[in-house]
Amino acid sequence: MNRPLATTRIQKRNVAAIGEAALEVFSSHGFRGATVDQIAREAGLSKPNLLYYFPTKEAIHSHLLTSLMDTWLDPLRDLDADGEPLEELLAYVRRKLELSRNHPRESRLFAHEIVQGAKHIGRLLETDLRSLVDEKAAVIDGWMKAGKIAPADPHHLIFSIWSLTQHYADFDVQVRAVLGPGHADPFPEAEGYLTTLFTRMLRV
Amino acid sequence: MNRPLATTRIQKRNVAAIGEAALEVFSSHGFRGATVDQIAREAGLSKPNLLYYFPTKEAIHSHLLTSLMDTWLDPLRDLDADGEPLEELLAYVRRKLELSRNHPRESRLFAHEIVQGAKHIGRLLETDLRSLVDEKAAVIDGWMKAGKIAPADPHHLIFSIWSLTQHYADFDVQVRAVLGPGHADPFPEAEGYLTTLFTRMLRV
DNA sequence: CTGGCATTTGACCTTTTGGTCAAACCGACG
DNA sequence: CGTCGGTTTGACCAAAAGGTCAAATGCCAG
Repeated sequence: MNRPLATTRIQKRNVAAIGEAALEVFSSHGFRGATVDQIAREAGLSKPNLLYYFPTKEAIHSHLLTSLMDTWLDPLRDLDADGEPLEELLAYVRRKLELSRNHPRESRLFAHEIVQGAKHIGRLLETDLRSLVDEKAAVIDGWMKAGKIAPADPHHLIFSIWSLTQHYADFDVQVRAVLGPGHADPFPEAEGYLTTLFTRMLRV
Repeated sequence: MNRPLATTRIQKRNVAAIGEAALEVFSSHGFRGATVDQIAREAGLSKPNLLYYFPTKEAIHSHLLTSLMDTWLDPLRDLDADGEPLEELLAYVRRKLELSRNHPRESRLFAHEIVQGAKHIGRLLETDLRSLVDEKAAVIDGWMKAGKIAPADPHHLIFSIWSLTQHYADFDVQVRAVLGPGHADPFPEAEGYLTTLFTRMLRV
């Protein structure tokens, strides 16, 4: 059932190399814009060799997306209902921003997928993602009703955290173009700014 | 110099149809993912006929991007240094959100372009966009220093407005997937949420 | 050291794609 | 009516793309 059944040492190595290469290529050109040749070259394999591990381009893509989904949702999963509300949310923002900084290609891969209509992971969004978000939104709502943080729509609060943090990965070139070449690394500034923003937004 | 020199009635009609079709196709598949055939079909023209108006696929794309740039920056241009600071900024947020709602394809076209590295409009970002943003950032900074609104990094404030408003266009499918099928139109909610957010962020 | 399975590849096939071109069509104007 | 510029198209081309396949190579266990 598992197409890329990575058991042997060689399989593990090559499947990993393909994943890495595919991430690079898909994230910078999108699904349609990526070519199998390009991925193969990037992975240091011949095209037929690559197709030996993954039957189709689609298969590589969905392998990437699904294996990434977890990493992507972990920061939200870690939101602790028993923690200090404001600090929990700020920590979530920081974790998400960290992800943008350290895994911008993953972020762009998702951006491509969503912008193009999420044809490959639409189901996952409506099931796994939605139930996770609903669960955490309920937690946040509880905090608000208890007066621990200022009231607001919890779903849109989560959207705003995604939006603001992913922006620094997905629109990196725009951010850097606007700030100019002499400008320092935007991420530390971003962390400061977002901390201020959400503190003022949520402090009671 | 102007490749699509629209003078005759027929030229105007066809160039407009091509622009409309190209917007549809480019915005949903990106540059590489879009095909000339698809655009031609969408515009109701044969492929050679389309190529009679625009010499290459590239030409269609850059025609679209440049003719859109102005529309896209207008809301920021309208930020009035002499207005009431908080109200000016909230109005800017509303205009930008309105654009996301009424012109989601344009938003996605830009998103694609930026995510893929802004290879076609990189220059514009570093010149026109940057100088406009610098100018308005200075205005906002003036407001902050005068104590009219709470202090924050003005560049990142602008980034956050872009990010939050465009999110509702670019990630529309994700927003709707998470909110669920029975949910109401997200835009009115978004407007309320963003108004709250920026009011709390900026109120002195 | 050899048999058998995993791995790799060169050659090839088909479809799609961006683009060309000569010929045909059309419609307004003299 | 005729013709002349603007417009449209069918046929075509070369390159690129996804994918196949039989044959070759590599690797490890017995």
